[in-house]
Amino acid sequence: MIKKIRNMDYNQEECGQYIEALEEERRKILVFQRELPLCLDLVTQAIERCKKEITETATDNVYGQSECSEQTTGQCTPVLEQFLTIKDSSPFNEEEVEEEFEDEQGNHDPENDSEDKNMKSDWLKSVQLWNQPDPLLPKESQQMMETVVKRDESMREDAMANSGERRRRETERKQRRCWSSQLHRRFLNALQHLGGPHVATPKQIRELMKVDGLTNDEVKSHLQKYRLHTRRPSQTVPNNGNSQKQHFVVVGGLWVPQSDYSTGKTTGRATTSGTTTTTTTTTTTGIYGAMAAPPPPQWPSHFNFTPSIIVEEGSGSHSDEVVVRCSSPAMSSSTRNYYVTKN
DNA sequence: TGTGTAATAT
DNA sequence: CATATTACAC
Repeated sequence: MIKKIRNMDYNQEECGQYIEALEEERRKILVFQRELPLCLDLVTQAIERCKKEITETATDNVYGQSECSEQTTGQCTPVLEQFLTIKDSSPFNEEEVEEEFEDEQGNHDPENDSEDKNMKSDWLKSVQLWNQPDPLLPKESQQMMETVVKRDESMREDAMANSGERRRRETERKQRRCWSSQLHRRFLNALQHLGGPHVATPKQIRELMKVDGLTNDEVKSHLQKYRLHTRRPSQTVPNNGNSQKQHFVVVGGLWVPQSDYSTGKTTGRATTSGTTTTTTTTTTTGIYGAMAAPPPPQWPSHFNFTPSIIVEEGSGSHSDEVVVRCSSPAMSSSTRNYYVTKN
């Protein structure tokens, strides 16, 4: 894609220009939202970050840079870099880039965060993708879930007392598959390659995703949900409370808040100031869509581009194995405790 | 056989 | 209530 602008010094002015350029870029991409939702988002986020940085530096920020502080490797690469480096994956490319960064923003002060609701932080950090007693489970991931399922198919042919009903044989309900952010990401990726949720068909998606244990039905189901959520939010905004005129536009099935994030606001502003007026982005809907601005209020924030440490050690190799069964009911509510992938 | 959608389970 | 699985109709 176009987006060659890449190396540039991090000066304010340049940054300013850069932002402009980015914004223009964004406008262009906007047209192709459907095909390049990811791209759009990346640019958008880049803009945001950039602005933030400017403001911060300008104001001589008080708190050491809050969120962009790289806990990662220590080198503070300008956020921009991160976005820019991502190569856009063109439709059919054997190897995709994915696996980029998962979030895992370790810890930040418990309270305080206030309502920056964007907080891309919490959520369950990445999470293992799929548990299942597989040997392939990398070291981490055990810990709390030893209780896991074990009974799985252990029983089966043995007559075992049988007798009784208990498990409806064959028809046992499958274990729920958890769509981890990575999985979802692949899903979206495939989706966009195929041209949107409404044209993509489960099978194609599944094939494109190339995820090992994924079945058609699962994809189908996920697709269904996705489509559901991407429909028009609802006219009668039951919402209320604050009538915010936030329009969401559905473009090609991926929707995006129309208001741009680019204008004023510069995010930041941590000065307490309670006023919850802020955004709120009408929870309800949003989430699914393209990873537009606000981090999903309720979904496992996929698309959180946070610096983060990549937990994946190996670099590619047999990348995927993105699948993981989620057996433990645990996860869902465990927003607070993340599994530490590696400590 | 694969897809879309509703019903149902968790 | 949201998400995932199963059932059912094309």
